[in-house]
Amino acid sequence: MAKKQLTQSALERLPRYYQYVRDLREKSGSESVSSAALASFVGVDDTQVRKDLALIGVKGCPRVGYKSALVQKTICRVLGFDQPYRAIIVGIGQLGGALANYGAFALYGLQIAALFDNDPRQIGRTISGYAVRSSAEIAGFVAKTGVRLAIVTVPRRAAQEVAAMLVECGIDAIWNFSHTRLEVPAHVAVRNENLGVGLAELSYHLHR
Amino acid sequence: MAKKQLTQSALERLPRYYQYVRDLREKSGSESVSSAALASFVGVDDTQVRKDLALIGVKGCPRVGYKSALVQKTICRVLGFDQPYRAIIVGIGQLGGALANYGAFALYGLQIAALFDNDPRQIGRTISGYAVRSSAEIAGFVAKTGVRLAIVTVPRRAAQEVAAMLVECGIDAIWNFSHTRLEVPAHVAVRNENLGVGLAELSYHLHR
DNA sequence: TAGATTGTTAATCGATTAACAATC
DNA sequence: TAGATTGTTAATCGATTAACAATC
Repeated sequence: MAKKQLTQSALERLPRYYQYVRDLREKSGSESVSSAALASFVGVDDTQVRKDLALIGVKGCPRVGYKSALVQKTICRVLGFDQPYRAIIVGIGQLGGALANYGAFALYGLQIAALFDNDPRQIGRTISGYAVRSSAEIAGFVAKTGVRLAIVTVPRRAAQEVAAMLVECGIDAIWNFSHTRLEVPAHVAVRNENLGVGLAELSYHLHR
Repeated sequence: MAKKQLTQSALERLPRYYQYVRDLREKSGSESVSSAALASFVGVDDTQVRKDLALIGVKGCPRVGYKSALVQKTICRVLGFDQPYRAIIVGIGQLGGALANYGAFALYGLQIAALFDNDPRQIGRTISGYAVRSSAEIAGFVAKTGVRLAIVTVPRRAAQEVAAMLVECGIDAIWNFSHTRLEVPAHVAVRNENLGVGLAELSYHLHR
């Protein structure tokens, strides 16, 4: 689909460009954007921006800049934000509940398909319009709907077991918010969202 | 305090080593850990681990490995997790509420000091033992308690204004969960927690 | 001792930045 | 045209990896 494999670092910059261009168009309706403006927002060199945009096939106009609508649309397409995809959330504690309610996911093409928990006190609750279902139903739900992404917000000690079960069910992408690293087969994409990393940076700054 | 300035990438690896060693000691009580074991967990080269540990002054024993208690304690100290620090949370929506309840922060030395919101319907609510206060009280609270870190979970359009006010109050570290980049003076540390970056990676994988 | 692991220097790799020509 | 901005090659920089000696 994409012309070239994007590097990890490019993959981290693109959503930031996307955010900037989206905001820019909403606020000022500006039709073009320069690599220098994008660079200063994201905090990289302007050459970097031009390389990234060239990589995804966006051409600019010397003297003018890049068409902002084209930049937005192309990033959207390359990252797959224009082809809505669904996710289940497994583990409806504080964090899982917050994510179920989180409106901003729509900006990135993500829809929540269902919520699961194995605590009987949670099952049957309704959050943001979704009934919480028993984890025992996950396999059937995934088989029926073809959902491929799971957001894992279970406690640390349950995470590995849950991940193994999800992979068994056919899930091939996991967004992991539990505080542990997951072992999964190579074909499954895992993104670990470790809040400790963010805290390390801030704590180090505060105590220096 | 620290012997050398840590690079950004080292600062991202250290909390992962910390997590592994903490888990290891809890589960197996193992007294030593090899650079190879740490490397395979975090997904880096073992030479990298030895360099990182040398950088923070941890010495190992050839043939044996590193003392796990020492590794844990030293990382803890270098990152400042052993000197508890407090944060206020500004913006008590879904996400702010979830963070207020989030138990895992204690593992990283973080304590929540107070919650603030400017919605009259939120003010006075009690979450996780904390009463939600009016944002108008932030300046006084910061001056009185000396809190330096603020967790910002307000909507995007309010974020820049809130950040400016916090800096004015003396806050010098911001953990930003709003979907926008903040402009702050150079002495203020900002960590942007952009969920879009995580979604970009997963979405790209799913649509490839 | 023998062998496993650390510690450190050198080599490699990739990402970032600089320079400058091409272009509208 | 003149001038601003893109596009691209070359140079630099830093991080990662390889190699191997030191050590208990």
